Amino acid sequence: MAYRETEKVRSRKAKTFDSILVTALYMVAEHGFSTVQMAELARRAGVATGTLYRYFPSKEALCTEVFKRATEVEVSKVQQALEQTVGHGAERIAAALTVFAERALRAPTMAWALIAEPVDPLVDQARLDYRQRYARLFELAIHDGIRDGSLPDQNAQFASTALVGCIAESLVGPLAPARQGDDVTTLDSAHIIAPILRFCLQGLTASPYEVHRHEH
Amino acid sequence: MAYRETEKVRSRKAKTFDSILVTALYMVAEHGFSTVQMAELARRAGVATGTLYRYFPSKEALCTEVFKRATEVEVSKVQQALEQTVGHGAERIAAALTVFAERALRAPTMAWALIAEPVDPLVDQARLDYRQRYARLFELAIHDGIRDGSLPDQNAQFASTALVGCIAESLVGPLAPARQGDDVTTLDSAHIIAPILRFCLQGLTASPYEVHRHEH
Amino acid sequence: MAYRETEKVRSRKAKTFDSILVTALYMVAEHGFSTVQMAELARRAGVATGTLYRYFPSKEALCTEVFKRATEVEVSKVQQALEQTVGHGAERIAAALTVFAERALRAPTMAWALIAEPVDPLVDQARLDYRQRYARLFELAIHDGIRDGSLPDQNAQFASTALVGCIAESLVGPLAPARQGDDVTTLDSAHIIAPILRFCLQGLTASPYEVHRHEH
Amino acid sequence: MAYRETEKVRSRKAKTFDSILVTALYMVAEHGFSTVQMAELARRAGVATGTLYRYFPSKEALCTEVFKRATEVEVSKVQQALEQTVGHGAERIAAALTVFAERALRAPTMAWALIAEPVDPLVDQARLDYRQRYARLFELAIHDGIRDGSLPDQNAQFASTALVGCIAESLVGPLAPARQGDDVTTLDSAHIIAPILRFCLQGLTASPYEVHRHEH
DNA sequence: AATGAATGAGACTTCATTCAT
DNA sequence: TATGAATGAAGTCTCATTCAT
Repeated sequence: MAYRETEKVRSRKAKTFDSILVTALYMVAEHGFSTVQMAELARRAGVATGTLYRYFPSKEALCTEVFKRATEVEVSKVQQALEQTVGHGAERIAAALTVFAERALRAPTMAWALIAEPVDPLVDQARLDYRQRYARLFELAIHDGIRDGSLPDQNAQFASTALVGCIAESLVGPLAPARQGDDVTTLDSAHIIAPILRFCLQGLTASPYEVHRHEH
Repeated sequence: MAYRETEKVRSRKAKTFDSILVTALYMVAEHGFSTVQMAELARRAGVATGTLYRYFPSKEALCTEVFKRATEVEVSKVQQALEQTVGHGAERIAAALTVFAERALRAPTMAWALIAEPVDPLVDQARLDYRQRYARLFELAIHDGIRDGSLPDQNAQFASTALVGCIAESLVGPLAPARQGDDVTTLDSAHIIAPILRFCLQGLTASPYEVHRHEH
Repeated sequence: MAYRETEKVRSRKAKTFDSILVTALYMVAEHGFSTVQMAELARRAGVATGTLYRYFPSKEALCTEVFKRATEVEVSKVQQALEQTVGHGAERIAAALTVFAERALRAPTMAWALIAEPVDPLVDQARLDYRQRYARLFELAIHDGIRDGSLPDQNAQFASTALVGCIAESLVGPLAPARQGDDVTTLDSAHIIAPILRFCLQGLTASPYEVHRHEH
Repeated sequence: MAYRETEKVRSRKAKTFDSILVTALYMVAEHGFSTVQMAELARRAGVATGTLYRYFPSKEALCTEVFKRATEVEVSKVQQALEQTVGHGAERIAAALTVFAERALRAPTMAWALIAEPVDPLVDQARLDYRQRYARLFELAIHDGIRDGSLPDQNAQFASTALVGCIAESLVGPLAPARQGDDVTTLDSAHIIAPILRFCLQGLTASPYEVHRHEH
């Protein structure tokens, strides 16, 4: 007699929640966050607009959740690459960076949305949080590298942050696109990943004294 | 005297026209077409919103003009690569494809805007037109290749269209990814350009009878 | 040739601005802030909804302006009463309090809107600001009263703040309406203004030592 | 047994009914009818939103019931004043009017909600009905006054209606102030109740020939 | 009978476009 | 011709009401 949230209801709610999130994920993958419209999302997810607001307090919150889901996958791929690659620290870091870059270049719209698209403050905050997540993963690997001798002793926390900034901004950096005065059109480049890798690993391994050596 | 006055006016108008177009170009390069707002564009170009409509009948038309200007540069770069590369037809085509891809990957926001961003129908039509422009350039080069023996005899018109579709969609295809049903997250890849090149050139050179050979 | 904001345009804009503000003022006077709807306001003011947003950044800002205009009138009435009443300080303060209360009771909806209606944060901030305005006016009058001997020596700043709180909350206080547990319906009272005046003036004149005297 | 069960159920239902109504009453007393929201009301009453609709067909009907409960109390207070005041008819009417006005001024939010707040048509209809209730009470007292000589002979039905209109509109009239064209801000007044009383009693006692006397 | 998830009309706000100056 | 104030369709979000459980 009294109402009980049956298993059926719970399951339906979970399904609706996922349906909204997955549909939104596809929309972001198609065109980025800016083209996600609540009415259209509701239509595609097969619910009313009001329903969206039963599951998420705002569009911003919904997009933040989409961002987290998508980024969580990327983080875990990087983590996998770090853990499962056979080799010493430097090699494992190289593999992880490569995985990150390749996945980004393979799905550039999604990557652009996750890394560079202008977004609401809440989503931007999530970006910062995930940068830290990446940094911690790299930090551990750098410590391993120092222990196994593949990397010189260094401040791993600083280095890991630098790595994250380097890989993200290298993919995004060229995105950071054309301020007034630049030549928008004259852009030439070699391959993307190789130089990034080279720069990152050189940054990790070229310890100060090595730099000095080169001054001779 | 009347003529001189007209000259002055004409020059001033050309200047305003260019100012609007260049300012819009920067805005597209920054965030894509979707973030171009007429009021903001007018402000940055130093004119009134009404003035924009003296030079362009609509935002759509203005964006189309911006698209054409930007794409024209890319076309000419490809054309240069085709004309100035030393070597036979296949090599020149490879160089042109590389130039196209490298430039796109170097300025992904602009590339995404030109190739993949959802845009108004008029701009989309311009996209189709430019695909033909690219195709004609490649068509000539394929004919050269056939003549110099670097490419087997084939339908150059068809092949050139295929080339354009291949390079564009290879860069964009993963961009407009994630149709309902795909696995958005499981995307692994090797480098971007190399496999594209391999595929395109194999497509141009692997003539039917060669295919038959492999059947043995 | 070049556009100039003519006197005509400037005048029309001022008219539109005033029309919006005055129309909103009437709507507040009719039903309070909560029933002001932008579409209806635009209709009554004879403009498009978008026009409202050319003159005010938001409904909240518009309501704040309405609040300020209406309250400014009340402040000036109180100021007049303080300045123009013949008599010593205490009498002038009594006159000012009476003017304030009478005007409030004469237009209770407006008074309720200005003093007690739940409103947006920006309007609430304006309320605080105006309380200070009132307090400063009373502060000067209290100083006068001390000088002319009609009031005992006291901290005028504190006293003026107390006065404002007293008069506002006395009119509102009974408004502060019925928390769970109170008897909502059993409310009896004598006249409104007389007891408020008595309390306020007693507060200003009954200095500590007088209080002690009564203890004998 | 079946009967007993029904009794229990009936009692529980009555309790829920009352709980909803009392909770709503508090909400009206806090901020008026416009801020009553069904979801919030359900939460505070400890039931589900759907339950509200088992007891009331609509928000409008619920608010009407709240209105009736609250107004019923006021009517009975006026009735008490009429019945329990010692004195002749005119005095008893004066006492009743005073009670009504004092109670209203003591709880202005509630009074405003009951008398002047813009409400749904159904609630407005209830307002009209209660005006008649008040009028009948006054009508009886007027008859008494005529009998005991404290009031001149007159059409009691007409006079009672006038009384109700007078007291209500005197409190509210300035409330629903400010029609387009009025001076919203220039409102001065003496005490509220005294002049209302004077006007009402003068209306009841100043018979036509008395009016003629003043013409001398 | 009670529950609360779902609905969708309507509120506030933005921005491409028009037009009197 | 250039201007920018004015317009109103379309977007996000709220809340009274419905209905499967």
